[in-house]
Amino acid sequence: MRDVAVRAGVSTMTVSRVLNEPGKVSEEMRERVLTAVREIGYLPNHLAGSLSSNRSTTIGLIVPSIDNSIYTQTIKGLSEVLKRSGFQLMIAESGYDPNEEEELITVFLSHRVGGLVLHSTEHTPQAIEKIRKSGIPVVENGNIPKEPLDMVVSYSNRDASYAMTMHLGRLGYRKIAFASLYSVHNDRSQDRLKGYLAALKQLGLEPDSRMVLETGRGLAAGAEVVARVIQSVPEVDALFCAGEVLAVGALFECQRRGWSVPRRIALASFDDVNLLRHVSPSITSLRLPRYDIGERTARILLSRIIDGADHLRGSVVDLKFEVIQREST
Amino acid sequence: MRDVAVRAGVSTMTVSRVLNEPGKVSEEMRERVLTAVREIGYLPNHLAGSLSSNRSTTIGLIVPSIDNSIYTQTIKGLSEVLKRSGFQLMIAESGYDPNEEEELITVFLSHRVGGLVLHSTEHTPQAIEKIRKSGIPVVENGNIPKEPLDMVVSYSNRDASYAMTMHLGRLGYRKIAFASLYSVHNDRSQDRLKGYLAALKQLGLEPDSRMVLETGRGLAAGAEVVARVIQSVPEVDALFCAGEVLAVGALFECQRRGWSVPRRIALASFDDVNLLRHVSPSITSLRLPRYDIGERTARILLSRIIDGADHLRGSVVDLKFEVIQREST
DNA sequence: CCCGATTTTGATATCGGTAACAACAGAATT
DNA sequence: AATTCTGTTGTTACCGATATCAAAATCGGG
Repeated sequence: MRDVAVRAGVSTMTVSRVLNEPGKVSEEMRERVLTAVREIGYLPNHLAGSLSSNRSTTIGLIVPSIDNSIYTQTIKGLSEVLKRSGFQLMIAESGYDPNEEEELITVFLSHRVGGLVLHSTEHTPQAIEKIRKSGIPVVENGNIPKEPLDMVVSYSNRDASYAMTMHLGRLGYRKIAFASLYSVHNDRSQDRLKGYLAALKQLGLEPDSRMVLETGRGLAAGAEVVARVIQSVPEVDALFCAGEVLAVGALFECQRRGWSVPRRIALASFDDVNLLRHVSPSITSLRLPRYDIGERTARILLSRIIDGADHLRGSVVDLKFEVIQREST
Repeated sequence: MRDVAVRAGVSTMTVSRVLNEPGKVSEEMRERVLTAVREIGYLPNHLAGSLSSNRSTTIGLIVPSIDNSIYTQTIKGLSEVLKRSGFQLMIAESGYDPNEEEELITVFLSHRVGGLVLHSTEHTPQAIEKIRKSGIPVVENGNIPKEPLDMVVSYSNRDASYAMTMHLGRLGYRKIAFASLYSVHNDRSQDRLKGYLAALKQLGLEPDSRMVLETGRGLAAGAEVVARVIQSVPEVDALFCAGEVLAVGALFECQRRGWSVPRRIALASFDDVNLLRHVSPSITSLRLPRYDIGERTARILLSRIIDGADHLRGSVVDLKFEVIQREST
């Protein structure tokens, strides 16, 4: 920058102004500086800028695993909005482990990110403490927690699960099984289960522990769930999978066994990925606002950071979801 | 840091040493400093550190689109290795556009990233110029270009495509169609086409432009490709889709039409995602080392950055792929 | 017990910018 | 014409760390 200043015959301050607040500089200076910048091929050092101004244009994002199509939509929403304002995304994976998450939060804080986006809503006490102390704005994304850290942009896993279960009930299914990922350390799974149970109650159906299944990730897990539930409750007439991979795995298993879906058993899924629309039968599912979550998250963070919109502190945005009825129910 | 130094009754230099080169500090000082750090809850300012040491622990990654399962595997490989060395990943999407890529490269350079990972192997002249000038190590990932920017960790799209086409030929298929994404501005697609054509020649088969199709992204595009090729060349007996989404879309379309795969038409795919193993019939595909690419890329970058391994400059790592024979051929 | 070698610690400049305020010029006000 | 205001540019200090080299402490050998 010094070089540019010398070449343009001005002070570094003027150069800095041309680059950041062009309005405050006279036409002539602006031109001189800009040509000097071009001639030298000068690239501002963003580190120095952030350090000196105590402002950062990077946002830290922690997802359980990048390797999951549902996060990528949110990431896309985030990154598209952030990019427009010249913000950058730092992404890390916690591997579904709160301790790992804490570690990453520490790293991000020491990088002095301007804001933090967390998919998980379960954090270690130390992580919470550090975030509080840092004072930077945070958005939680994966669920609507009872005690938000700061801001929340999400849909309600409980409500969504409730809605789908009610949908199945209204269609006349009476033996509705529910499959989810392991719910320990995963309040998303827990809330989905709660929604399911609440709906059963509303429908006047008896909950049956044999029809509440937990399993791991992957298509094979979906297949396994089908096998398990049929084994213990042969009269089951619907299976609600709280995860699109499970649902597809379940469908494939049904096809393998030659069962008609939905005649022998109906299938419903969480999270409306493209695939569900194209398998046959197409699978009834919940359209969740994955992309919108990213977009809104970015917007609300930027408001806080750029405009200092302190009234947004602690705000909770509950985005809508939708039940998509298809051939599988 | 000043606070920590005062509290421990030492200079800031000693604090810095305790944190970065503990070996060079006496036992006593180390303890005093560490307790002070703990008591104050001090978090080093990484920006300041990078600025002053002129070393950076962030790596910039540019992918065409995050929203694509094949990149996420590579990202996972990258991030896992980098994390172990305390490096961070900055990720951005170029949207398959070289100009956008150039823009992002500029941003990353001004963030003074320690290294750059580019999926695309096509860049604007200005982008190349800027990277050269910056002197930071770069790895290209998506293909093995004729003129690498610096280092390359990839598999050969041409070779992989050749191998699969030969495989189909050896199985006895004679009317092998080839479908890929639009190849303008996409040398991966171009190379895949070259491999296909080279294999046809080797097999003594006539290339037929009606059996070389280009299309967009998505399952629907796969379906459309099937319709198109059958229409113009009814006697086609195999379809090689250079993309797993296309292949799955094609399979679904065949199922919808009630065609037996592989009897009516055989299907083969690029990129062995999990789904291909679980559909029925399972789809023959190419297992590409997506995760390994990320891992190796990270390793080679770290060698350059940390160990200053200059002999690695310009090295090209050609990772192996594998043809996975399944039911669809 | 002293001296040079080695290790440990500290003082200072610096990395590349921006904040805050001072200085100055020309325009507007009276 | 003197005074105040407004807008533009420059000066200086500082952001929070590390590099560099000097100073002090420790050590071993003669």
